[in-house]
Amino acid sequence: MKRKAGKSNCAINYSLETFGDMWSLLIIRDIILFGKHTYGEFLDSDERIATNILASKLSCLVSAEILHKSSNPADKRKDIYTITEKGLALIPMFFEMMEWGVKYNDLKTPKEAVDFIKKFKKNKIKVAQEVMEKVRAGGSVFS
Amino acid sequence: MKRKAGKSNCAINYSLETFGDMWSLLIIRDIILFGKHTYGEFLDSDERIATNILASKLSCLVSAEILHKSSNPADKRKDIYTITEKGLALIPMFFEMMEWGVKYNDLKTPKEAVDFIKKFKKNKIKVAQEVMEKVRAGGSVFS
DNA sequence: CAGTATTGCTTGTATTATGCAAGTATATTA
DNA sequence: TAATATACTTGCATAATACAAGCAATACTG
Repeated sequence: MKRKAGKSNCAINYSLETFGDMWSLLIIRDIILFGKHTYGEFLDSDERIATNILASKLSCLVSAEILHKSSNPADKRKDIYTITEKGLALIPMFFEMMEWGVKYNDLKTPKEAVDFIKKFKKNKIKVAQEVMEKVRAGGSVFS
Repeated sequence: MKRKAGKSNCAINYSLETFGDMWSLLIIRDIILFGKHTYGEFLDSDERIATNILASKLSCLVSAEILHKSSNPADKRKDIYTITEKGLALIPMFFEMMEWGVKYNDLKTPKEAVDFIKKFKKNKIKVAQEVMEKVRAGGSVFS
């Protein structure tokens, strides 16, 4: 899709222009659910993103200030990608998307994800805030 | 993006493979927010979707059972697209996406959308259910 | 009821994005 | 210091999207 931003002033359109493609959201998933934060970890997902696409998407997400890139003193090859507050603000939407996916993809979805969504549904605001805290502190949903 | 489904069993991946592209969600927006339901109405949005892409996306959404297509006795040219229960179940996610977009696109977003999201934030479950009812009954958020 | 306009597409072609394989630069380890 | 690991980039094939034009069916108009 032609990504020249500014097709309209619609809030949905803005969201879609910012993160509305498959790979961006899968990268965000890897951070929120699995606590990944290096290029190599993102590359190693079930969906098998191509190396050039990953580099391109990471760069876009950093430009959009959804991710932040910082160097890693312990290993200068492995730069660290962390999620910003703007990125963390996606969590409620992200879990709603997950809830929908679980509902209509029920049989195939891993049990841990189904269980997490059950918990989410009981108190969405609380669970979302807890996860935000956890991710801010360097953790993730499944870790 | 190569749309051959089944890259993984992840619920997020399933969601993205089903509706995770710009145009699908803008069509869903047009139905939920503006009560559009014909090809010509979808074509007439600010974002200017191409005719072939619109036809293709409508067909995908019908296949995915998010939309339902029915003929219109009053004008046999204008078939009617309505949203299914599976599509209506996207509403909570949709409003969360809108909330995020409003937050970070604040100045540009139309006032009516900003106001609606304010209302949504006060009681998300209630507003989502009310809108579902309204859309089921043939209405929309801004109508 | 014949001609014209409207509507919902399809088709053809150009452009852009994605996918894949290979290569490269820098940092770390043995 | 040689080998390995990591994070990319590059080149090329394929797929998706964009744009313009055309077409068939239906509806409206004189």
